[in-house]
Amino acid sequence: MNKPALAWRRLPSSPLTSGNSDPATPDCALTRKFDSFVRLDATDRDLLNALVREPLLGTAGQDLFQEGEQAEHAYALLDGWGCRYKNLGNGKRQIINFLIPGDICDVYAFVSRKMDYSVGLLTDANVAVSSLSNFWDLLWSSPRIGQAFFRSTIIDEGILRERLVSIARRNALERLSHFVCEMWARLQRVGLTVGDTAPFPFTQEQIGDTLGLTAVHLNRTLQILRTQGLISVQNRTLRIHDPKQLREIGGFDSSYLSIEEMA
Amino acid sequence: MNKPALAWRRLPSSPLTSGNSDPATPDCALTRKFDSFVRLDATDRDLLNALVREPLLGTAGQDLFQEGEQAEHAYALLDGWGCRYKNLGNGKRQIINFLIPGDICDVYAFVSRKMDYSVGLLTDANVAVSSLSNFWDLLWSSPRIGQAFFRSTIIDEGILRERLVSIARRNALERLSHFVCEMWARLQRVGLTVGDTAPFPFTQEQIGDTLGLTAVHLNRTLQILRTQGLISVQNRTLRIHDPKQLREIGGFDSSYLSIEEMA
DNA sequence: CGATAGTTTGATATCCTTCAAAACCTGTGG
DNA sequence: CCACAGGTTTTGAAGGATATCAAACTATCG
Repeated sequence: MNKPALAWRRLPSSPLTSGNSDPATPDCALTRKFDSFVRLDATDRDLLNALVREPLLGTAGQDLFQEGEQAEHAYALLDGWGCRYKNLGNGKRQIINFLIPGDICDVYAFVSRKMDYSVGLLTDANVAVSSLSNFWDLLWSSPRIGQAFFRSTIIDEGILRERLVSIARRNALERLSHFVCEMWARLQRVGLTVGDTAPFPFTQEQIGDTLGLTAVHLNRTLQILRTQGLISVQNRTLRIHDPKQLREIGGFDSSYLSIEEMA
Repeated sequence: MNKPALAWRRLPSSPLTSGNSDPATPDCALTRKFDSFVRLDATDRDLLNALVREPLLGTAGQDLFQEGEQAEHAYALLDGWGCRYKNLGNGKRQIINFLIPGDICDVYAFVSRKMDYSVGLLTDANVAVSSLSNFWDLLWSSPRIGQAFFRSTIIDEGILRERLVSIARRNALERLSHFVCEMWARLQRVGLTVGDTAPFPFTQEQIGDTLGLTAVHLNRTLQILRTQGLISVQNRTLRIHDPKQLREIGGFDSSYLSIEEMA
């Protein structure tokens, strides 16, 4: 999570947009996510998809920015995975949240400019980059886009609260179950689930770092879910065999992720 | 934290504003807090202070609203203390964050309307209440007020992140130390610290519920800080004897609370 | 095919919880 | 002013969940 610096190559052409079936209008993950919050019209989609035109290719292990830096750009993941994280003095690390395709990396930047966390890439990734002011303009270019953005930040905060509850009050098995349910729901929103499978590129250490558990203990806990026949993980792909029981164990209630339609 | 319903009495006159020395312009806690983010002018202050005119008096143990409810009002604490919290199925409770004078209770409401947490009062409290739309208008009535509001929500999110790190990665002693430092810094911002003392109306169980610890274990941990001569608590008042060592133990770095001036 | 990162297993230590009871406050009514 | 009730703090003893340390095993990729 700390390669030397941001040495990005510009993609020459046709960025990979993943998980979308319609070849005529290949919405990027950000567009898909926003659209799931607020029905967008064609103009909105074009405005958002324009972000994709010149994505930068980041590589696994690279940081988009680090704690303490001044924010200068807005980043959104188009494909690929990342995480917000903090390093503690004693060498420990806490992952605040994973970032999946469609996620915006640094809302915080819009006000503070000085980041209190880092964002790193877990995989190679296409990243939409734009100046803060351009992104700001985009948000105000349409009321629907602005609303969708606002909702996505609100949901991020809800995810944070729910994670806090998980870590503070649930044991390892409950935590992990809840986490799997949450990732599933988030991936579904951007159309990345296929049947009962979903991409799952995390190492066990990374999952441990988000759930406040040791990699060792996470491993043992994962084995329980596997031997109980609830999930399986192969080839960086998650398969959920018994979603109902998984939700039950984790005490998962998806309402914090999917905001009701506004009155 | 679950009294029957909101049965509020309207205060007939002159609400208590606490902690302010200037009798000519008695800024409410919200005004003081916003002013600490963005220097306000006289008009801004008047607009904010106008919220105080008809505060409602809530009583300790009362909920302002509960998880699952539709938000209809914006609430701000003028004096008195509260907390955001969630109840888990198994009877456990997690306090997301304490609310101190000047804090706004439900930013979330502005977008979602359906709350994913409850807000309860720890003490009797004067609460500014306003319709969502009026509050929204207030926020846009001056760029400084809007900016200050935005900053306060950003800081709230930073507090949440930092609490997550605390609970996930710090042991009881570190957690508690960090918590004390944080409360101190927040109270200082609204002018509620006096010398090396600050109000501290929490029960040990409530502190445990925010730090993910048992009341019993919190008690023992508190004793360590006391016998080491770092802090003392008497009469719902906290006294800090050795702030430096406290910060050291808790790994406390205040930068997440005090956003840099914008460029 | 060897190097490196990730996963799995085992044994032991520690921090925190749980349960239970006593001591201590604080406010209230007689 | 005292006695009493309810909530809060304190103490003790024992159990459990997770961490820590260390090593073997397994994938993956140049």
